[in-house]
Amino acid sequence: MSTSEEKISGSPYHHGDLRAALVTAAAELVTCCGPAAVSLREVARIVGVSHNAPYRHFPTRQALLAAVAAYGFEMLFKEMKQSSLSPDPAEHLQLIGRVYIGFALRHRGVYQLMFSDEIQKSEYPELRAIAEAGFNSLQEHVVALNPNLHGSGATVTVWGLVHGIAHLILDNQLKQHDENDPNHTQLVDLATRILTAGLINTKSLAADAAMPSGCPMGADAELG
Amino acid sequence: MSTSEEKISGSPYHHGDLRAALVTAAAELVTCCGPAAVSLREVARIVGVSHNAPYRHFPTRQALLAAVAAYGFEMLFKEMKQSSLSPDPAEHLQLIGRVYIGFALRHRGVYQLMFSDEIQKSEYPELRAIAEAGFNSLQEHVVALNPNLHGSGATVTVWGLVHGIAHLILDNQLKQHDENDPNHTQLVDLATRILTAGLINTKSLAADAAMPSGCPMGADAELG
DNA sequence: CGTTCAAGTTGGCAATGTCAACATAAGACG
DNA sequence: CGTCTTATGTTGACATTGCCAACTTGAACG
Repeated sequence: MSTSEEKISGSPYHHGDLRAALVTAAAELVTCCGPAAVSLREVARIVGVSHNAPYRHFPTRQALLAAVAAYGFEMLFKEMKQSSLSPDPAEHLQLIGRVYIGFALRHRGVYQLMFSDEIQKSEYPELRAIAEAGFNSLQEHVVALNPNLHGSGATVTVWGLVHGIAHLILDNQLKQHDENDPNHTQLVDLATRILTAGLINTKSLAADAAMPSGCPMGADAELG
Repeated sequence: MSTSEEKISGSPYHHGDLRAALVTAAAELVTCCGPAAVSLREVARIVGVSHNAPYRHFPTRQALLAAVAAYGFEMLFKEMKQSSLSPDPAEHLQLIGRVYIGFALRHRGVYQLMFSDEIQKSEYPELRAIAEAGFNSLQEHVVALNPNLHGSGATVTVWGLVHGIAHLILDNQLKQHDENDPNHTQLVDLATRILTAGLINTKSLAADAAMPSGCPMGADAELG
């Protein structure tokens, strides 16, 4: 009923679902102006509550951003799953790459936030869990392409590639491509072809075999 | 003579080489505490000048960070050049990958800054120029591996891969790897092997041929 | 009806980026 | 040698921010 966008009027207390409204407003702010533009006070202003209301739902600014990032991860992985149409593993990986880059381009700010150093992911287990699920899903497709690559190293390689390209694109680091290939589909197709060719032609490698299988993400690092 | 670290004493005006001192102090701060910890006032405090002195040398905080990033790019490319030892192109690319990741690990904060969204690279042409040189250097090695890949797409792929992996590592996104492979050399070796296998086995592709050769980076985007 | 307590409110603090106005010292010019 | 200019620092101020503390409200429950 309520727009969840602004407090219509009602009583000044008990907003209704302030938490969701904050996340939504923050997500829009991130989308339009980037992660740096998100301040708790501005978000509160947009939603129409006092500058300290958000603290009832998020202990810190970073926690709000983490919620937005989690929302972004969910969107991304949902899109990736919905693209699971092709029976050919190589083609499938290419599709996933396109979806990944497409998401990064369409949700530029949110994507930047998801991998921004403004969020210490180790402190937000929900983030870790979501990313873990995505990683495992990706690993299935890698193994489908080449059963020898059952270690996590190959999957990290795939993820690293699309992630790195997405980052370079969003950083405006690639200029001439923008002109000839605005959606970067040609670039992504080339990259995924190169990679799948490499994956197929790679026998079980010591380096990969030495890695534990399963998702390597997230657990608290306890480096000495 | 002066430590370039702090103002020894002398007259309260005319520091000597404040600009360099600011960059140095900022770089150390970035190295130890991350890009977010760098405030102009803190840097000024470290150097021993008033909170507004930096504005005589940098019009904005971002400009100071850009200078630190430029310093970082120079270091990185210098390391990459110094590692140009192997005559075998594939081995060479592997070396470059190791150097790249090694740099990211050793200069974590600076590396994060170099690709942080806190710096709008399009506004700092010096950054563009330095990155351009590095890209071109990398492209030479890619072409040496497979002359068919003379377009920029393959080079972007290589860069994207190492960059993406570096990013994932620095984000603490890879956990179990940290234990078995603290320097991530095994991971990098596997990734570069997969990639070089793909590069070698990739004939001239329409997608790559369609790309203009030369560096695609940096020029101001004038998207409609 | 009275209590409790989550959910919002006002007020305040220290820190930051940046603007404006002022001060100084080092070198140019008479 | 004396003055003037100006690059370089300085002090002061303002709006904004994250976050803490103390107060208020109103809905749910006995």
